[in-house]
Amino acid sequence: MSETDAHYDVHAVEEKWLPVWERLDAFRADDAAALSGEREKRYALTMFPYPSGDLHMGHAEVFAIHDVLARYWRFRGHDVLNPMGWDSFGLPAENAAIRNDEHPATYTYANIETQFESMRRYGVSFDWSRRLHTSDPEYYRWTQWLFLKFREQGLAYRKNSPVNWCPNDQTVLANEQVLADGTCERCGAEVTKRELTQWYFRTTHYAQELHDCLDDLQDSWIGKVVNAQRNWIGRSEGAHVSFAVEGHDPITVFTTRPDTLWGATFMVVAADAKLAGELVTTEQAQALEDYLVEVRKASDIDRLATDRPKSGVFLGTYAVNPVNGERLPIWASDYVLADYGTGAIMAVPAHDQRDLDFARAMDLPVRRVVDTGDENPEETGVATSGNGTYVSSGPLDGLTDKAEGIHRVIELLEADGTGTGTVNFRLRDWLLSRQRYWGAPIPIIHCAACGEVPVPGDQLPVELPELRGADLKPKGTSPLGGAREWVEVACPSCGGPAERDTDTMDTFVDSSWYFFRYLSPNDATQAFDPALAKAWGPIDLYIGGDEHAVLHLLYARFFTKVLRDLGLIDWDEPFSAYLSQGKVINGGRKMSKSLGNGVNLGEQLEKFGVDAVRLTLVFASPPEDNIDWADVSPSGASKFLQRAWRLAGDVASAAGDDAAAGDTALRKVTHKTIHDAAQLLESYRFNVVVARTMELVNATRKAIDSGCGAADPAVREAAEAVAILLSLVAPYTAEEMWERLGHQPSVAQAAWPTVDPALLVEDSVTAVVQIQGKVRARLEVAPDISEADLEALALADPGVVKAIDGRDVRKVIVRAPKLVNVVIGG
RNA sequence: GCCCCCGUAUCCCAACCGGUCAGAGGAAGCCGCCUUAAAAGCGGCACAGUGUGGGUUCGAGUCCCACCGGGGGCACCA
Repeated sequence: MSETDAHYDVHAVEEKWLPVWERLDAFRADDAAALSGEREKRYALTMFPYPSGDLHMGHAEVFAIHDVLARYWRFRGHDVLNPMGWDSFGLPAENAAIRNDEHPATYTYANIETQFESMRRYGVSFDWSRRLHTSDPEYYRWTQWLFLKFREQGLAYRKNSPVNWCPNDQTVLANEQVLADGTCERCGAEVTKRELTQWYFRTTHYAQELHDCLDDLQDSWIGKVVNAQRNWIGRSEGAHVSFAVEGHDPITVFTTRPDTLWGATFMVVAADAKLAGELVTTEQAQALEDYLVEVRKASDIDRLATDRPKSGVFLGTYAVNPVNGERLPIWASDYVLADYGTGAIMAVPAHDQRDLDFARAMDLPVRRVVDTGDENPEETGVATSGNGTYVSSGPLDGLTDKAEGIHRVIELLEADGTGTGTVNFRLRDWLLSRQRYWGAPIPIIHCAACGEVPVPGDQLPVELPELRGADLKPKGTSPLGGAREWVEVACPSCGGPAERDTDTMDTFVDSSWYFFRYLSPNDATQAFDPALAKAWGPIDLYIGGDEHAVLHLLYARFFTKVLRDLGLIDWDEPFSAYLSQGKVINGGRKMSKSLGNGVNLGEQLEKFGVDAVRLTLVFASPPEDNIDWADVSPSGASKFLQRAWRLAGDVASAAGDDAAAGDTALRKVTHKTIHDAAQLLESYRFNVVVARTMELVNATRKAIDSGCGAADPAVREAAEAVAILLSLVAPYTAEEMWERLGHQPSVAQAAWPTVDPALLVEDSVTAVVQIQGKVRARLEVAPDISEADLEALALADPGVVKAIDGRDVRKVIVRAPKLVNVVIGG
């Protein structure tokens, strides 16, 4: 090998192949084939980026992983839809526009171009003819159209309610956008509450289905995401029980333990619920008022502490226990939440820790009705909630099974009309309006005479007015309100003076349906073509980050169900499989400016080239694991790529030579590798595919240097297989190899090699003979040896005979052709 | 507190339905060959008994239980 032959120039190779791929247009999805069903379709999707600056390591990882499968599917002859676009509405652009006295579009579209160039160079096999941006009027026209469709169905509505308010971003937030520690998902500021009239999507209408369908996704979605959604939806089974109240309408409570009804000794309503004010007696009104002042002073952070002492106030009113007619005092407390269940509970202190804490603080009675064998809660202060024998519980007495107890009580309550079995959800409706500029305007006109009037379809899109710089400054209400000539319109219904809704939609609305728009991104007549949705949907694999486990993924599932019920699609779930990619970290820590441990993608690409970076990211670990950049070796990846490339140069047989005449040992490695790679790819074990490709490179190198030699056609076969496998991860190197091997571009258009089953069969396998589980002998046997033959052979082996040493053979376990285990008597 | 996931060589990771006294691949390390030398390349060496303790089984990294450690979700949700 000559000196000049030892390396190739990665950047020159990148320059060389990009125009070739574009000319070949090899990654365009074929709608006609999908519609006719002549080829099996595959829809590959990766979460589209927000255009903030250039791409970073995280993008590089997810695109690399994603592209492996998209390319593999194409090799297998599938019709592959692999689109990309930008989630281009959102606050960073708006904030930048305020700082620089610009229009958000300037920043947004400049970044999109930067990211597009980077993606292009990164060599991902996207179908760029379907590129979209959610901030284009042609896109958000249909976001608005969908909003109106939802509203027609009663799934979008406005209500006044306490809402989450981000004081930094100066806008409301959905529950999903407030983190567990009470901070804003986007900016980290501490979220406060405000009472406002806002638009909502009725996600709760689909709570049951969103929950139930998770069972079907259990195996094909990564487990933690399913778990997170299940917890977020928070389904709990129980009963609504109605309690008569002296001098008032009855109140209904939700309980998961109706079987402990006989142990109820008081009632509690949420102090801040309207109900508390209605139930309080005039004598107690002042006490409640004082308590409410107290409660409102407590910050959200205080509320999050679960161990703070219970507080509350007696309302002076009594309810009646429907099962035994007992009088129960009604209290108000902040440990009961106004917006969960009915905002009121029956308190069973013996069997609920919170109720017990309250009872002890307020000196209320505790009555045990389930004897679990534990100490009496009244004395220990520890409530019991397990199975036990019911006592003092009328018809339940003597029963020992909780499920049965619950079931019986519900029957009883239903029989006399005081309660019903029911299911309650933690999930709330999705608050979708935002008081910021750079989003899709809500297409509603408010008219004094007609109320809320939808903007007529032929007037969509409602385009954003031209605002820039200081006009966009957040002031607690939408900046759109400042554009008076935009706001003031004639009512579409009566023609009188009216005003546009000035809020914009949460950008999660835009991203809840973008994968439908990819189907017909240029369709000016509809959001998407239902025929294409039927042909292409659902998405075969979706890849994205864990941070969207209950945000985007839940919203997209909700949208899908609504679109199905609108008759636009015929499938229930958008993402048949979901894989979350880990993060790229550095030195055990998240990359950040303050730590100074950031790794710049552009610099890595400059230094090692696209292929080496992609290979490093795919090879580092299973896709869902984090990658610590300090643990991986892009230079090692470069070396491997050069090694593989040299293989192609060393091949000395001619293209088209019959591999069947080649070295069988190497051919077996090649065919086994291809066979295994397919299985590994199907189960997303991409790092192992790379390892197996490395193995094949090693085997081929050995064959050239000290085996069958470079002229053996088996070497060509192996090198071609390497090129094809490598093209999944390192497309540039693979093209170079393919060309060196004397083929026309592009390797992306090559066929997946056909595996010869005969080459997968071993001539002989090693069978081990164990005595008491310890290996005592190895036998070379035919792979199709029968169990009886193998047993006979094993027992005849001199070593085995010696090891048995005349002891009783109690049992012989035979797993032909690999193993015999002899169990001998003591 | 409830729910989910994960603990394999110095490090990143393999190990199909439980089955060859755990090893495919890589990184770092050490030693050779090549070289005037270095890099690159080639070849080789070494390194754990699978977090801990029980159990099931002829046989456990793999299944079950408990505990420890790490990560994540939910959480005064009735």
